[in-house]
Amino acid sequence: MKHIAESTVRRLSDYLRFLEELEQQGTRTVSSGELAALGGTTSAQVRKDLSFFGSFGKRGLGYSVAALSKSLREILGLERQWRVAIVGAGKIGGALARYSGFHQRGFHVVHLFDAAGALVGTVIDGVTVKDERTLEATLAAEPVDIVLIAVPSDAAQAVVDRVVKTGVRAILNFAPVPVHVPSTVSLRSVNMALELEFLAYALVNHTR
Amino acid sequence: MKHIAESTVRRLSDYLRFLEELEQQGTRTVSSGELAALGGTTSAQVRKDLSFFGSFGKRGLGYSVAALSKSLREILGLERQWRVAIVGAGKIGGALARYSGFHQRGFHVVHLFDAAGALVGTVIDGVTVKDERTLEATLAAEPVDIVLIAVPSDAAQAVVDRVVKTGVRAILNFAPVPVHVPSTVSLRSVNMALELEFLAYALVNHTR
DNA sequence: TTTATCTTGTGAAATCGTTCACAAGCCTGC
DNA sequence: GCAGGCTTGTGAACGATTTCACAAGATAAA
Repeated sequence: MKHIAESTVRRLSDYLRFLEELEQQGTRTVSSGELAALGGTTSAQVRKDLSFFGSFGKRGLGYSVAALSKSLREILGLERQWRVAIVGAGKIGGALARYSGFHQRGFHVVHLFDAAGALVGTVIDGVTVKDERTLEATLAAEPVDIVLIAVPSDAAQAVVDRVVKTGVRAILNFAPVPVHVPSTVSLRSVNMALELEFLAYALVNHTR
Repeated sequence: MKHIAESTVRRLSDYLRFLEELEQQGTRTVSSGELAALGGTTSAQVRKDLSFFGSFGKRGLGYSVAALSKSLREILGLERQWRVAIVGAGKIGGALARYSGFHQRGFHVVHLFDAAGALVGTVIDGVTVKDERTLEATLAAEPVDIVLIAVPSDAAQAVVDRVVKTGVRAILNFAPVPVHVPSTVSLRSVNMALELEFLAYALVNHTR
């Protein structure tokens, strides 16, 4: 399959969320225009996004809410459960461990690591915090699919390197610093300070 | 000034971080190639990004670390302090309030709101949680520049609408649902579940 | 002063993503 | 079964962003 734009995949996630809402409301079919309105995009965009993966609609009718949900879940890999580890159980890591939104989508936190002795052994949301030094051994014994990095900036790259060495293929970085991974590893970064800076820029330049 | 791409502004934030690191290390000048290596981009990209705002380098030499830092801080609006309010003092909101990264960059949390009676009156990181019903009155008396939304999905749009009505011009949304604002308001969204879904997609499609 | 080397700044080209516009398909009502 | 009204799927046009490629400016050394 040819390469799909990141923006497309993001929008698919949005569409899925809308479809699930519609499903709950008992709506049976939906048009590209309706999905577009919910997501703040255009009907052409919706159709183009979906067209990369196949034909899901019926001309004149729209899309079956149930069928399209199912297809999107398959495409996005949400039909299986994903095992997640979090490194760093401080403010951010702790909040992530307790965040229920992950669990609802099939992402299960199975390991929590921290370097601070004080936290090791405490239980957060049912998971016991392990010593960060056991990272390699723990991941070897009980592997995970995705690792979340929630350590301080200056430790981030080193932790990422260790995680990559264990063979993990997907990393979500919350440290406010860009980290580098081999091209075989998928990396996403969430940088809240960066988002604030973008808003500051927008305010200063009253761009719209 | 013509429109600057969002991606450009994001990279400028990254460059600034690198420059500050270099400054601490005592480095005086840096080339576009060196900045590019740090940020995982190309030297042409760095030069093009900067060229939108002026000429900052010396041919043959590179950029003065100190001078470029200063220019970037001006461009990004980081020379002044920004007043921030957080709506929702639960897991996410609480973690955001305690997150020190904001403060370091000149973003100061001056109000914290929550709808749950149990939290109102408690103090988080020096800020007393106020009743969400006082949002309008509080923001009228002591305005802020930016509001962070950390309420549950189903309350997000309503809170955003109220915040917009008070005249706030920049909103950072952490609720895992797209919200809509008038075009006069700058909006950014951080959706952690979405990032995980993107990684799941990448794993399933072993795209690189 | 001249030469060799380095690096910027920037038009032009290439690539990537979005929007347009319309033929083709499906449904309903008559 | 046909007409009318919708809506999809998709090439083509467009617009935006990134990469290329090179002239021109700066430094240092001879």
